[in-house]
Amino acid sequence: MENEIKSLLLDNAKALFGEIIDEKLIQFQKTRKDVEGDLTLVIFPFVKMLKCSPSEAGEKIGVFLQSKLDFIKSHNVVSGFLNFTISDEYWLTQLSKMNKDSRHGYAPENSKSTLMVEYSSPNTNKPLHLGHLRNNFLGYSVAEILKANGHKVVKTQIVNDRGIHICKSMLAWERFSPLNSKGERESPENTVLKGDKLVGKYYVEFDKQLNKEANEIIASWETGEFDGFADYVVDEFNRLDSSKSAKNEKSIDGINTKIKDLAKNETGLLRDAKEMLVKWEGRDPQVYLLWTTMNSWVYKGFESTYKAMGVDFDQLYFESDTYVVGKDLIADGLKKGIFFKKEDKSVWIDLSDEGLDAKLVLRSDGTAVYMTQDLGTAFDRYRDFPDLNGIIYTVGNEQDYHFKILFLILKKLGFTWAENCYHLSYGMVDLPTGRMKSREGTVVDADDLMADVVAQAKEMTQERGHIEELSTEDKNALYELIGMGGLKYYLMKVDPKKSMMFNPEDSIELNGNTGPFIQYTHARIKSLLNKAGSIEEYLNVSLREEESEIIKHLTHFPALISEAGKAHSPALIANYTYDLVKLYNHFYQSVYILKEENEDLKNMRLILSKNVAKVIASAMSLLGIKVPEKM
RNA sequence: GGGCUCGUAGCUCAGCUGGAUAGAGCACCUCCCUUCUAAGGAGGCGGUCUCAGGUUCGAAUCCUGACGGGCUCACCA
Repeated sequence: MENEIKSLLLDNAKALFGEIIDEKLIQFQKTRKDVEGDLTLVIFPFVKMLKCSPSEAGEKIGVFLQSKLDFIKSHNVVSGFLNFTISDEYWLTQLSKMNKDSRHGYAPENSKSTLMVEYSSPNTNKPLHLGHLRNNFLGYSVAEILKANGHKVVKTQIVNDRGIHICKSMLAWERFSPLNSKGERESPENTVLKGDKLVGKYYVEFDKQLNKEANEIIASWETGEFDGFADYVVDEFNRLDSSKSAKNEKSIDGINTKIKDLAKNETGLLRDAKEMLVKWEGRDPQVYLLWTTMNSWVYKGFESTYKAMGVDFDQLYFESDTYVVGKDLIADGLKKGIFFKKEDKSVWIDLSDEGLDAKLVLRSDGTAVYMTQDLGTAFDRYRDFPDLNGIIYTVGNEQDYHFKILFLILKKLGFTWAENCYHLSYGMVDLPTGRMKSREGTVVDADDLMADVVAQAKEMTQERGHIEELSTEDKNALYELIGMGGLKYYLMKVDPKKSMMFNPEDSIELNGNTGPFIQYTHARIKSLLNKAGSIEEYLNVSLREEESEIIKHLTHFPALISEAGKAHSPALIANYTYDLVKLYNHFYQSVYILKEENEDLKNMRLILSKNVAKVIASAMSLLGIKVPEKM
């Protein structure tokens, strides 16, 4: 519709305006609610070349277009805006087209390039929390949206399974786990803890013990006891300690932190952890066995969490594999002069011509840093999928700088595909009490939250009592569908780029702009359609405004999917669906559908309802949200 | 301190490639179930779009500055 008007104006620009016009001058917008019409053209851009008032210009263009296009029933001009009213026939044709198209809104499958979407990418020491939920839901949804746009999509993640932090939890478990009557240490089999929770517990335990030991060291230093410590450590302590005098409270805190770090470095515990890392890199059999055992616990625990989330992956990557690839890349780039080596043998890249500092890519002891493995991972992925046309990294915005540099280095290494890498940078999820902090115990656990939300859905659904006839199994499935739908919608209706507030108190809300509200409308339509049985053809109907508004909105669905894909934004899908549901509910309460006596009208309204349900289901599936037949 | 980013109703958020009188939900107040699912609908209350300049026919939207919040600038990940 817009396109037809646009090309007509472009083709006849000479006759209408006396000159060729730029396509950008043709601006459409939604017609205001209080003005008659379905589509509005902004007239201001044409006023100058027509040398007349906006209303005269609008009238001239309006008359011209209406004479050429039969879908324009009438037009009016209000203060510089040309409003068209579109004929019922046009809308009815649109409705019947989409009714025949089971994939309304979707581009043909695999009609576009292959993309990879990375999301989740957990640290194996930390059970998944609320922040990961936003990440997983977003990543999964963006992947689905890109598929709907015709892309072939590979869902992936990079598992953060190596490094000193992993050794910390291994060491803590070996050293601090109590033994049971059979002489076994704690495991998922002999405790009630999920594997990821168990490992996470020992990661925390390591930190606790480390602090304890560091405090003991500081206490001895403070009494002047320095036996067994290197001279530079003692000097550093004395320097820091004496600099405390004559300072304000804040800088004293900073100095104390430095002293703490100094002492931590001197603990036997940390030394042993580092030793373990060296052994791990040397593939020491005993350490390797411990590593694979504890990792398998974590994966099993994560698996059940992913299942509850309803997300999946096509291909996994492990840092324990890709850091080696990264090291090779760096050795190679070093030869080519892209990187440089300092005296201490650490390897860097100079980014000063980009206005940035130099960045470390390999430690002086030759071990890998975060950047090293990310370079390797990207390279690995393009090697595995030669037709890959881009990677979308779903990672929080605290890593904006990291990704800027990662893409820059890949470019400098000569990988042309680096230009197609995109950081889907999303904002933090804050609690009413502020940011989640593990040390303060304010982290909202993913498993707990999901269980909670499903339990609340159960309670609230039972209160309504709409579904007594369902089997227990179906009821449970419904509670999960509603609870998870509410949670997912809550986390995805906000623009991904923005940080958002999560209030656990009303994490599952049923009214207003929520998942269950949308699900409810779907269920209501389904119930209507079931009662109606088969739907007959209809003829000669005229539309109410409520009806043409809905068809107009449904017609926009294909463009919406395209926009959401370009913007990598599930929020656009969520808001669109909410608007659709509001339009439908308004319609539902203003007319009879099943009880309508005019058969043609009744059938048209049923077809309309059916297509609303279809689009709701499609849109929600793009968000990873299921919709019920009954609720 | 440098860089990035955000600031819209009491709260949570839309709107931002410049366009008409800035929109929703929650909360609060009225109404509507002998209508097909009231997890619904209709209405009311609520705004100096942080502030100050600028660009122009027109600015919540673009530019500059100030103020306030967040992130980041590790041989951490």
